[in-house]
Amino acid sequence: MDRIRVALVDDHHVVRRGVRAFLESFADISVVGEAASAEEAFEKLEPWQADVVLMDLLLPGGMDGISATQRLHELGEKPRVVALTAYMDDARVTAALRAGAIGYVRKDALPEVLLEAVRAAGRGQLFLDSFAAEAVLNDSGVGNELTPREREVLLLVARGMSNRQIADALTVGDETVKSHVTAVLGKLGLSQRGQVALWALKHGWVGLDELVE
Amino acid sequence: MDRIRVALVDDHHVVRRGVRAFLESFADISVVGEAASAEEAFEKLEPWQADVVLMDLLLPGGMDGISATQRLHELGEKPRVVALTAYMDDARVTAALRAGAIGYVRKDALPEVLLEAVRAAGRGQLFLDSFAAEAVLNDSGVGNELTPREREVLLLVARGMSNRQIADALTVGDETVKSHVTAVLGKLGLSQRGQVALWALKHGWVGLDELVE
DNA sequence: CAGAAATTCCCCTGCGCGGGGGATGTCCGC
DNA sequence: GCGGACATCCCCCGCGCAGGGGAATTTCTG
Repeated sequence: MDRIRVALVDDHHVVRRGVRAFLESFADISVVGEAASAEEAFEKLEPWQADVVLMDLLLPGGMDGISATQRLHELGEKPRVVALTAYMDDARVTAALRAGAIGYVRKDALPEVLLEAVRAAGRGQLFLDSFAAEAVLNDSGVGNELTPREREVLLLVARGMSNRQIADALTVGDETVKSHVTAVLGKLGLSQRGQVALWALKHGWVGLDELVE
Repeated sequence: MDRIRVALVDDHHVVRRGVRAFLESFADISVVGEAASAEEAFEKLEPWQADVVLMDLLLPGGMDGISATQRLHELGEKPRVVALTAYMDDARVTAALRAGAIGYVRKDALPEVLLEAVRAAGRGQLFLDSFAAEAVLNDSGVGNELTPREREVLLLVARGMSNRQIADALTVGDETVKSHVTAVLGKLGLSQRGQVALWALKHGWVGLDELVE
């Protein structure tokens, strides 16, 4: 049987080299390439001919790991995506799976779990580590009950804009914005707009870089 | 010459295993232990007899990497600490160095840079990657012009507490808290208390876990 | 078509908070 | 001792915003 061709997408060079060293110590796995960003991954996709892409969801640059997973999934059967991420939050797990990831492993999982996930992905089988599996159960689709307009408002609120500023940005009345904000706070179970930024951060709606400066 | 005894402290098991695999491929380095938290590291400190501790600054649990570095440094000459962290922000670099770290490497640096940092630390020499060196220059000591009391207030504001709640927590009047908050906002160049949480997060004063839930 | 959902706008109330003053007492260092 | 930093508390003003109503419009869906 041919070896599983794995490509690594992670912005941390040290982590890539480390994971490569780990995975290549197994005879049935071959690491065929690395990329530090989603954009770089798509450039190198052709020569890789990878069976499995090990994708960090927290990526710098324009495209995050979820979007990249989505696009890879739309390309067809291969490569299959295994999400590898530091932080575990229920929403991100389900988001990754919705985007077409076939596996999900935390960076603090046992390395053997990662190995198993890669092998499962090579066989086309779903694999979630225990935390991810639990997350799927826990996740009540947080944020998904928001309407499109409410999501827009959410992002602007998270950026620290006032109702008036949001109203101008969306060219609607500030009373309208107030309605949306109230709806968002209610659906998210928050009581102050200041918490919205942290909520958005924790649930992967925005990155820290987008919020500060 | 004896091999450099290195211990790894990082909450991501996959990363630990990977870095271990990478470092152990060099004959002059021996990885003598691993820990997933600062607390675990101090428990295992004795048997390790490590020359160098490779420390992730972003650690779960009660003690973060900065505090752990500080305590290790107070123990004496060894082990020396090399900080290894994902995010680069000027304040965190200088905080780590003030705490006694002898090296600083980003996870997205070339693995060879990490190798060089470990070897330099083994010789007792300072080593910063290019980004860290730049950070030292850039850092104007952000947040250091705050008084102790203002720092206390800062942390509570970041946690989303109201002036009244903070006043109760510190057993002072709410007018007093208002004065401190105003001072903090002024010194930090912010205009809304909601931005304080993000500022604190970005500059390493608190972790995301401490802020949400 | 009928109903639901989404979006828009409006009224009112009360509190939190940012910005502007200032005052008092303590402690430390020059 | 005298200045300066720090911490504490006080007053005023005005805006922003959460929470409570309601209502009109369009758009989607059954």
